[in-house]
Parts: sequence; structure tokens; C-alpha cells
Amino acid sequence: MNIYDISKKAGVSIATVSRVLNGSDKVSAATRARVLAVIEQAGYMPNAFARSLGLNSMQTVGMLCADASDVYLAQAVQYLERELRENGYTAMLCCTGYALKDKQAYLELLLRRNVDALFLVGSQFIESTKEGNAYLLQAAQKVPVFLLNGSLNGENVYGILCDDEQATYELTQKVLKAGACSPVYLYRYFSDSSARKCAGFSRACEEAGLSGGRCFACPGSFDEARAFLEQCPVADFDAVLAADDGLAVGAVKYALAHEKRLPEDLQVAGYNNSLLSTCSTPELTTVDNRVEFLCATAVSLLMQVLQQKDVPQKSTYSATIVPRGTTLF
Amino acid sequence: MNIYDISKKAGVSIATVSRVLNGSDKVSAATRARVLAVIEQAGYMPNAFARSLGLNSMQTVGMLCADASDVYLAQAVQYLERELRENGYTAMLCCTGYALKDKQAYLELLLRRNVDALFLVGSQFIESTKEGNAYLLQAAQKVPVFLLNGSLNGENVYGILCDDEQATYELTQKVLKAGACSPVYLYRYFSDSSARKCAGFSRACEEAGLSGGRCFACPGSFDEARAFLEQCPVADFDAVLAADDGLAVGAVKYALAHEKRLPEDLQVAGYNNSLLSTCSTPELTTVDNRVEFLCATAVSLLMQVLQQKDVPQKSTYSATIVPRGTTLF
DNA sequence: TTGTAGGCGTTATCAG
DNA sequence: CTGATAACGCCTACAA
Repeated sequence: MNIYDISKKAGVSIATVSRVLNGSDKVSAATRARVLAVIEQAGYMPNAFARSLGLNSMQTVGMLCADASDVYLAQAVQYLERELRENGYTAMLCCTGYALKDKQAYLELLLRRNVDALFLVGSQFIESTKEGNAYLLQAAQKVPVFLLNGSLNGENVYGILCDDEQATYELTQKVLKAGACSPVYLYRYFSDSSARKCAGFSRACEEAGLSGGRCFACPGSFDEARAFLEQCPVADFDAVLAADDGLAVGAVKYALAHEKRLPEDLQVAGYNNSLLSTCSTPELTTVDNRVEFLCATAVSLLMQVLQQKDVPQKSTYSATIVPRGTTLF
Repeated sequence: MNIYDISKKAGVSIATVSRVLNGSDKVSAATRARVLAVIEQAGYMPNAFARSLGLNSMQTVGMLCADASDVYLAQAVQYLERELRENGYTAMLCCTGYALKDKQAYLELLLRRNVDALFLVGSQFIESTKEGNAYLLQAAQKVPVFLLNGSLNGENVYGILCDDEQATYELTQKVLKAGACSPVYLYRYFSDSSARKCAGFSRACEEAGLSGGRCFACPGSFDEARAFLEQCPVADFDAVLAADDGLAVGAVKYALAHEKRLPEDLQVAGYNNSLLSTCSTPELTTVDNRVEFLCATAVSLLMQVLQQKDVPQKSTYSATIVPRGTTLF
């Protein structure tokens, strides 16, 4: 069943059928109705591949995400997909994992599908070395590349990111002001975003005259985070700030297991304002980095880029602190 | 940059280039090497649309999922995508929400992209009426339709599902045997799966000679679930079993707020063995319905169907009970 | 308002 | 082993 079949049944040329399909106004109401009736009756759907071949676009964007089951990333995936669809685009999802080699391979895989753009969801996609990021710049020669919560200097690469440094700085200040004397910072793995968070934390610590060496990488499961705190290099810590809510939940579990009162004996704060922050009892103080806004912005920027409009290479927005039960403010 | 450019540079015909691209063995090693060198040097990638047009497939499957940010569904999405990719397929994700009208619209949208198959993730896609399911049967006339944790009788429709009834039955038995006299069951919304779970719960209750009317629909947030229990129609309940871990976390919050000891005063059990079950303190007893297995099975069945092999319309597998801190067994 | 014909970039069938 | 050529199904000037 193709456009020829329809044109025959309707007694018109394929050009007319095509015009009807694409809502051209250069078709008389009568023929339009007739053609539509035939299409309806036949249950005809135009072949997407043929259409894409001519138009050189299938209205598709590649979405790379290290782990779509991560509470935070999953939310981003959800919002992005929704926004994209509202703009007529479909998302091709690729869960890459955290290894650079895989990220590169899956990015190429998506490029081979002729996607119209690439979304890299999460700061895991920015490497610390120039060579590590080369593949992104290369991809950007073919399609616009959007970094969600990351930034990278390069033609056709667009970064939208939350000011994690400032948010963490302010959060740390509040925790210190509320009485903490020996805070520590936990992050899951090194990334563009966690580096910014550590920087904000350290800045606040320095300003308060505290000693350094308080930021630690720590495995991500609740139990591992808890175990880490049991042998924390800074033995007398009285506040745990974390780069994501999961680690903070680990800290809560640590406190509950050691009969430390939350927040009197130990202040805890997470990041992301994810489901985990309210799942915890007491509920976590956390930072809302506004994923929904991030995603909406990214998609709207993409639409502008596709319309050949000028778009800033880097957009920054600020986060909000959400005080709840695990801090003294 | 297309296949003609490459053929010219390599001094061969496009047929030869195509053969090289597709790994045909009817090419001499010398020409193959020459062509590959040109391809490499030019950074050439074949056009996916043209290729798909000829082959009538882009090796793509449509993935419908009510909410990709749901902890359970997100995990399914992640596993499915991984399995699909390992088999050379790419996932087009569509987050439909829970309204039938939207589910239908997004399914058609995917069909219009000429996907090779459809995966409907979660039992939300089976309606209780015949007319409600008609769109699935219609879609199945074009491509194979896979129901993940659901089943429906129809040509080209394949259901893979967990025996939720039996798992819930056994779980309820254990809770009763451990001392509960007045259990209640909470589910978030009516679905194929929640119906099976309620049935298992009710069967165990009946066998224990308990009165009926113990299954309740309940809004899904932690706070709402907790609030529901505060005015539960069954006032003297001493066990809360839930159709998902989120509701069970609500029950834990209820217990903590009312100084009921877990599990001595109140037994609680969730479902899905999701992140929420270990995020909770105490950790939730729950049911592991083995999403990973579900997804792997679904993809492997798809591959069989695509190879024209005979595949059972319905595959069932069993779940595992995971005893943790919120029950007395 | 409608129809004709060429092009999009592959794959695959035949000849050679 | 290699090359010419006809599909694949749609869009869109250009003509009528």
C-alpha cells in the first residue's frame, strides 16, 4: 500500500495525494475530501523512510544517557521525551554506561541513524581531557550537540547547566551557619558537575576558615555510602553534604544505625530533589536543580538551532535549596 | 558525501562499495582495502534513510511506557534498551502517560515511524474492555506487539508476564502465618497487574477465613499513602501489603509517625524490589518480579518472531519474595 | 487546481 | 569478482 495505490483509487495523481498528506492549500476541497476518504478507508500510512530520504530528516533526536534507571536521569529522560514529542520529534534512547569507549560507540551508532540532533543527558559526558572530548566536537560537525548539565567550548555544541557551584556554596554556608563545625562532602564519581559542587563546598569551607581535604569520592549504594562514613578520613564530621540524594540517604542510614540524632548530631543534605529525598525518613534537605526547566530549555534551544537562529553556546540557571528535616535551618 | 563519491574516489562502482559496506565476501581483498581506506579517510557514513527504504526496516522498535521516571518502569526501559541494542536495534521511546487516548495517539505516532515492533512496558496498557484494547490488535496487524507484564489474546500479540497472583498469594500467606490478623492491600490504580495481585491477596485471606473488603486503591505519593492509612476503612489493620514499593514506603512513614514498631506492631511489604525498598529504613520486605529477566525474555522473543519462528503468545514466569526488615518472617 | 518527471542514497538482480 | 541498472516510496519543481 503506497501513494500510487491511493492515487489510483482516488483517481488523482500522486502529487495530489502528497499535497493532501502534507496539508497543502493548493487542493480543492472536493478532491481533498475524496483523497482523505480513500486514505482513511485503506488505513494508509506514508512510508517514513521514503519521506525521510527526500527530506533528509526523520525528526528524530538521539538521547544519550549513562543510566536511564538512575532516579535523576530517568526524570530528565521523561521530561525531554515529552518536550521533544510536543515539538514533533521522537527520541532514540541509548543507555551508554559510564565508560568512555561505550559513550563514543553509542554516539556513533546514533549518528548512523541520521538523527537530527544529539542530547547528552548528565554531566558524565564531559571528560576532563581534551582528547576525551574530541568525539563530541566531531559529532557536532554533523548535528547540533546539546549537553544537559555540562558545557564544552566548540562549534555547534550547546551547554545548558545549573549553577551547581553556587547552590552548593550557599547550602554549605547555611549548614555551617546552623552550627556545623566539621562538614564533609561526598560525590559518586568525578564529573563536570561534581567538580563544580566540590568547588562550591570548598569555597564555603575556606571562607569559614576550615581545613581542606573534606571532599571524598564514595561508591554510590546506600550501604556503601554508610560504610564509607563509618571509616571516614575526617573522623569527627558533624555534617554530610552529598552530590546526590542517594549518598545522602546513605548518611541518614549511618546516623540511624549509630543513634545520632538528625539533624541535631548530624546534618545531612542531598542534591537533585529526587524521589529519594522524600522517601527517606526524616526527609532530606536537598537542592532542587530543576530538571524540568533544564529539559524544557534544552528542547526550546534545539528548536531555535533547527530554525537557524542564533543561540548562546552556554546557558546557566540557578538551583533552589529545599530545606527539610535533616538540617538545622 | 554519498556512495557515488566514494565509488569515484576508489575507482570502483557503487555496487562494490555497497558490498564492502555490507561485508559481502564477493570482493577481492585488495579492492576491499582500497574502498575501506577511502571510506575511512572521507569519514563517510551511509545514509540510514536510503538504506531503510530499500530494506524496509530501520532496525528500530517503539517503546511505549506510561512514565519513564517511575522507578520500576525506568529500570525496564534501561534493560530493554540494552538488550535491544545488543541485537542491533534502537529504541524509540514514548512516554504516554496513563490516559487511553494518549496511549493510542503515541502508539500510532510510533507506527508512523515504521518501527519494526512495539514494546508496551507495564501492565497499564491493557484495558478492561474489549474496545479499549482494539487499538493494540490493530497495531498488531502491522508489527508484532509485545506486552511487558500483561497479556492479550490476539494475532501477533505476545505477552510476557510475572505470576503476580501467586507471588502475592504466597507473600500474604507468610505475613498471616507470622501473626497478622487483619491485613490490608493497597494498589495505585487499576491495571491488569494490580488485579492479579489483589486476587492473590484475597485468595490467601479467604483461605485464612478473613473477611473481604481489604483491597484499596490509594494515591501513589508517600504522603498520600500515609494519609490514606490514617483513615483506613479497615481500622484495626496490622499488616499493609502494597502493589508497589512506593506505597509500602508510605506505610513505613505511617508507622514511624505513629510510633508503631516495624515489624512487631505492623508488618509491611512492597512489590518490585526497587531502589525504594532499600532506601527505606527499615528496609522493605518486597517481591522481586525480575524485570531484567522480563526484558531479556521479551527481546529474545522479538528476535525469534523477526526470524519467523513460532513463539508462544503468552509466557509466564515466577517472582521471588525478598524478606527484609518490615515483616516477621 | 492538477499532473509529469526527476531526485533523494541505498540494495540487489543480472550480466559480464 | 565487478559493474550497470532497476527498484524502494515520497516530495516538489515545473508544466499544463
